[in-house]
Amino acid sequence: MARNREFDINEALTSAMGLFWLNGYSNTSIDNLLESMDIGKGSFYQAFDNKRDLYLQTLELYKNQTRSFFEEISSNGKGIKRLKYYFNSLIDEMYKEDFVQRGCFLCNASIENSGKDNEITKIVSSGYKEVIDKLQEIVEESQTIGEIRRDLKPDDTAYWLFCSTYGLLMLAKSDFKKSKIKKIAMDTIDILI
Amino acid sequence: MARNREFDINEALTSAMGLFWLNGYSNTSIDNLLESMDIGKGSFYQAFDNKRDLYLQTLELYKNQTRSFFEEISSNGKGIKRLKYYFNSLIDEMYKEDFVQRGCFLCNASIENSGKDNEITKIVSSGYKEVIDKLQEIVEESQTIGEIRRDLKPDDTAYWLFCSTYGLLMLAKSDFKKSKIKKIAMDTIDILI
DNA sequence: CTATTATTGCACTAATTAGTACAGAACAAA
DNA sequence: TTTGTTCTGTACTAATTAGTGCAATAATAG
Repeated sequence: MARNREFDINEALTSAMGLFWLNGYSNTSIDNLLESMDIGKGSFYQAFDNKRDLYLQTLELYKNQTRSFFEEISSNGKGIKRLKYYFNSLIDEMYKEDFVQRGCFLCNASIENSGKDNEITKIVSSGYKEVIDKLQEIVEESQTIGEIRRDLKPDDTAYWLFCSTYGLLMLAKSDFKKSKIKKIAMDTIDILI
Repeated sequence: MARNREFDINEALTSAMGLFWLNGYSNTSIDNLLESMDIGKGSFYQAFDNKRDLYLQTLELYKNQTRSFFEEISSNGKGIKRLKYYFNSLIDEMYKEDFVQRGCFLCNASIENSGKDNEITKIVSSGYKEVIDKLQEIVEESQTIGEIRRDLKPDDTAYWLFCSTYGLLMLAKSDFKKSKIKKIAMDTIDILI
């Protein structure tokens, strides 16, 4: 029939996500995006409705990556070991070269949005909920094999672990040393034993 | 000598802080500020160097308000009671009409800035440190009167409480019920006893 | 009341913003 | 090769951005 798209849309989405993640929505201009995605304006508006549409798609991409992360976790030990792996690899990720001070894309989106765009609010809170559910699974499993105190309610504990995680992310964004962050994370886990 | 300034600079700063806090730096235009501060452009640039200068001043104002908040806390019970008062009033504040979904101004600034402006990074992390120090004081005091386990190290515990606080703030920004947030906060404190 | 001087509001600029229009190139199927 | 369609780059628009320049205004000190 006709000509095919010259660029890989997934690659383009990934680099767009990188920019939005680092700089936020408002501080990422279409021109910035075009340069990083390495495409022209025509191609851009051919492939995406508008800037906001692209943003929503990158948020979904991030959620998919988070799901993959939890799948990876599932194949790395059980119980407390899994929980430690969760915190450790999350913190390692955060202090990687390119990812320094990016924090969590969902948090960033939530804060920049501050409740104005209902669709974004929904995407973010459902993303949070997925993480909390995964944490709850880990807590329940840990209790089954006797590694976490039975008197702790799994759902409350999951929420509480979630809060700790995102507090750590917050600190990591602000100059605090990786070793300190890891120490706090391990203290957090110890409390559950 | 000559004419005096017609508007109250502290009032103007306060309303500017409100805007920056709610919408962030980039999403607050000079025009938005002028309207909310109820002054003209001339007066604005007479009183402040530029937009960024005003922003830095509002961040300092926020830090001062946080200091006042901790002073208020000091006169409300001791030990665990004080800690509970801290979490409760923080959460109450967050769910107040105008403050819904604003979160913590320092967090917001940190995330929007994402390490690009060194002065902002410094202002934020020193603000965090002040809060952590205050929390450490409360922990130490609680241990002295035997309300918090002696085996917990005060500084680690303070960092850990800080993380919990900011994780809660994160959740509160994203649709989660006040009662749920309060429950998690109280669980957090119970763990220390 | 006058002279002085800072404050104020408005018109302006230059840069950047998101998004559109469209011509011409490129490709797939016949 | 021809036809039909889609892709791509460029030139454009209208709106908004931060910040400046300046004339008119208003208040204070003497």
